[in-house]
Amino acid sequence: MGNNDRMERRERADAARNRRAILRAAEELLRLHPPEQVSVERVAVAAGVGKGTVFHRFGSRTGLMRELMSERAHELDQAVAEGPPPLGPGAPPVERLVAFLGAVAELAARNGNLVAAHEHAVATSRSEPREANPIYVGWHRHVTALITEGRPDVDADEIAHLLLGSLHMEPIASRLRAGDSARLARSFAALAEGLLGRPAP
Amino acid sequence: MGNNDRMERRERADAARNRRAILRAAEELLRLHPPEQVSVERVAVAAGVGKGTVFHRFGSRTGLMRELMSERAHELDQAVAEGPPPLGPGAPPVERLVAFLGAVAELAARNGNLVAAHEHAVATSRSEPREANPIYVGWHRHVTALITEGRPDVDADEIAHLLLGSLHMEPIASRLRAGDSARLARSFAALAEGLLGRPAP
DNA sequence: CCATATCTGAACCGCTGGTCCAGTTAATAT
DNA sequence: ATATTAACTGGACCAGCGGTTCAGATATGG
Repeated sequence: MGNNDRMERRERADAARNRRAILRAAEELLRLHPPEQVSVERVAVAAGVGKGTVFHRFGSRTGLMRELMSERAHELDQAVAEGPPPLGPGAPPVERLVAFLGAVAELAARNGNLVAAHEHAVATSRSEPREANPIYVGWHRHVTALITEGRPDVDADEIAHLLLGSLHMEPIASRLRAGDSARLARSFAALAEGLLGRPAP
Repeated sequence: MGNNDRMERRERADAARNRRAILRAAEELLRLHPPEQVSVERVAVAAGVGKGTVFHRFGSRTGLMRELMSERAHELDQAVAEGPPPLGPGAPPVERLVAFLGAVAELAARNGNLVAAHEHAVATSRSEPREANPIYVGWHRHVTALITEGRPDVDADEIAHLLLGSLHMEPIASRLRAGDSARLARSFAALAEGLLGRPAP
């Protein structure tokens, strides 16, 4: 299954190989250097391709970083949609919210500079107007829904932005980079439980 | 009082005039354009001085933005330290926290792109290592103290970063720029009251 | 009115994200 | 096999950035 009727328009083999090489190179460089030192040029050199190829494939520096983030976020999205509680459906909203925020913190911690790099890419982009990051949009929608479910009287949309925004705060991000996601997770839990009410003891 | 014994080393008259012109020009440009379009060069042209002068006076783009922020934040700092409650000392921690966060939101709203511009300056700075913004440090210390006072059992330091981080979130910041600080203030209040407990009815 | 330390600003630097396009190459039809 | 063709490639190129430099202008103290 999954065979296209019109098998045309597939990605060419060399293009696919180069795309993987570029993503791997970017990954590696971000693991070793802060985002502002990882220029598109350096990624291209490390991947063994020309700079034009990177832009042809990903459109912009921002596009590259977004692709990298999507790769990492996919697993979490699936666990939320169809996995077991409390991350997946079935648990009360407070518990799902605490579990989800904890998972996001852990994901951010495991991926070091990536979140900061995407941020940096958006901040320095020269040509893109104001593109919303689809991963962030998905996370925000999920958090908003859980808050609304538990506390219909508050501004869930705004509070969801507020909570998720902590990933972009430098003091918190640097702790995440050092591998400590537990501290952020605990604070998420304190706020979520204060807002939605502690789950029945 | 306040007169220096050695009145030497005063700022030269033309230098002072130019400094004011630069700050005013930056202010004006930030009111009309997003931060990434307000380059140091453009500020210099608008102020009628050379680019070198701007750097001589403020050290870097980041230094310029920090100076601008300090100007605006000074008034709030004073109200917190010695003004009437609930902003100043005397009220219970919850009320002081809600009042302070509301004031910060309003300040951010009134100053449009400034917060984002400072953020942008730090993100794109080429020469500065990692300088902490003294205004932010002060705000963070205040929020941390208030949280600790009301809830000694939580990680006040982390939660303070989390709350203040919302100012850097693009979706929230754009609403602030449009003048709506009330929405953020209400969400701050919901979280603060959830955390510290609603003030006695 | 002079001496001089400070201030000024245009030219300059290295580097960035992004564009361009002539030439190469993989996939398909014959 | 070979021809056809559309997609891919990559290095030269660009405008713009933050930041540095330093010879000349200028305010100020004596």
